[in-house]
Amino acid sequence: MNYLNENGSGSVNDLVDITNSSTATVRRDLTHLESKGFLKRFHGGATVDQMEQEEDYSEKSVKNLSKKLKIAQKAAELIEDGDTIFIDAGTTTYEMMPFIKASNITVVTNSITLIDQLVRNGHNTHVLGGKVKPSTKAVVGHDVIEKLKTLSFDKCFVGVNAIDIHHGYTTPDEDEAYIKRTAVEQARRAFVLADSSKFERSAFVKFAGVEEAVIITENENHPFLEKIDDRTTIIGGGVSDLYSDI
Amino acid sequence: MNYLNENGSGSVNDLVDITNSSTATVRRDLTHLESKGFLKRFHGGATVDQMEQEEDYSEKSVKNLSKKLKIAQKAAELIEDGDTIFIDAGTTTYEMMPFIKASNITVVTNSITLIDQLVRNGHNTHVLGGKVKPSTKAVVGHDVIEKLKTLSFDKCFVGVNAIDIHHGYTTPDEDEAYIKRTAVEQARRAFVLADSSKFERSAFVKFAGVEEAVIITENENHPFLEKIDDRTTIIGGGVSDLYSDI
DNA sequence: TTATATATGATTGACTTTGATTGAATTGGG
DNA sequence: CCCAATTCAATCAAAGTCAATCATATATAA
Repeated sequence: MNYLNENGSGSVNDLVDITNSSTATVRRDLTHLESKGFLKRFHGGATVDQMEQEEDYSEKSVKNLSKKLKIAQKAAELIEDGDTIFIDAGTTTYEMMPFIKASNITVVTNSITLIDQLVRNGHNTHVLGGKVKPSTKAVVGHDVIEKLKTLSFDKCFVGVNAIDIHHGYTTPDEDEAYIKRTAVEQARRAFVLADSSKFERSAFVKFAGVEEAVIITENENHPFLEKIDDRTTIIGGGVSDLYSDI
Repeated sequence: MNYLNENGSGSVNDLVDITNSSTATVRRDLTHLESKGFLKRFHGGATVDQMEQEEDYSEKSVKNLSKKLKIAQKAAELIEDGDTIFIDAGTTTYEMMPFIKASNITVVTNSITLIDQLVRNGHNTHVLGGKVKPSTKAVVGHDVIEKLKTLSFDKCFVGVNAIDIHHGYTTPDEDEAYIKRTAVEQARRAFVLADSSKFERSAFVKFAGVEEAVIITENENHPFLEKIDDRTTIIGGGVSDLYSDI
């Protein structure tokens, strides 16, 4: 990581020389570090994301243990080659970026922040038009909804503020709730990214009922999930296993 | 890509020499990069479709930067309190940002790059929706045009690649030309930002005739301006004086 | 100490990238 | 309008790179 941070990238052979270890070990470590989001592999070597290049390794280690990244990674793994997806504006959805492995995907978003990352990673990116909300740099407004209604997605990924059996998925901002609602409606399969602190709470505006989307969370054993688990709405630890049943 | 971004374009043979690889590999890579939207191929080489031709790297000194800044500053000073304006994607228009002093303005743009600055400076910002072009992070496509047609602006500011009496304002990219054309049509007053190196040249697609917009440039004594000066189309040194006559 | 888990490095066959060659397509000068 | 030169995409074999497997070595825990 020191070498990569200094040079931006390096070949497998470079790293073999530097670390006095075998190609097998280097490859294994690269695979592992990539899964944690520290670097991005390419055929023959690996790079670090230039934007985060400065960031301290240990600092990110701590960050990486966070629930948010786990959830983001699980979400990103659900994206398949050729998918057309909607990604909502939000901090958790933002963390999905480095984990998206699928190719040939089309991504629609209302988040200005996400676009940089999407474009840099070579994804076909579309932005919804409208007023830019200064606080979150999310695009909101009537036009967003109107445009969304003309689109359909294989999957959609939205953040959420609170989940409750009776109130469903809720969020405090009305504009953003409408967008989430419409996105969920237009997607064949909707995913809500939520860490367990969001469970059994509710916010101002409901955008969908609990059964209308799959919850992606970090702790599949949370008591709240038992109440709503009808075998199809939770993705916990083993992502692919559970998802294959859906 | 580094080479193309610095030089605007390059032949396959140039790229073979630079990368120490075969023509087959260069061609393959060009095909791939074009499919991702990072460049545009032509017979014998490729270009990055920049909004405005980047000048020679050696020449791109303080002097030329200040040209751009002078133009940007003049343009920014034309914006008045309460205006609703369109700002085109482009490097010169980007430089306007720090000079915008007016308050209570509404800015519409198709440039993802501009949004950050606009929002940070507290302007009411709207983005046009559509496909994001990777090379320039400009939003393009049919939706952009359709939406533009429903709006009207007090003023619009667009970049240009070349200006010529017969061909008017021209730019190499067709998609972006349509956007500029529509923006100019929808504005009560249109301004084209162009340093004098753009004069008496022409690019592929015309988006307006010389008389349809006011040229903002750094050198009001350039011979080309005499040919087209009908007392209303040039803003040179004393910005406010000339503009007050319009 | 033993047993249990984890990390390493060599080997393998599969996959990817590369560059030379070919014949087709494009270009510009006569 | 044709011809020669150049550029092109397609093909193929060689080189390079990959993940998976296995046996060995090292660390950790009881």
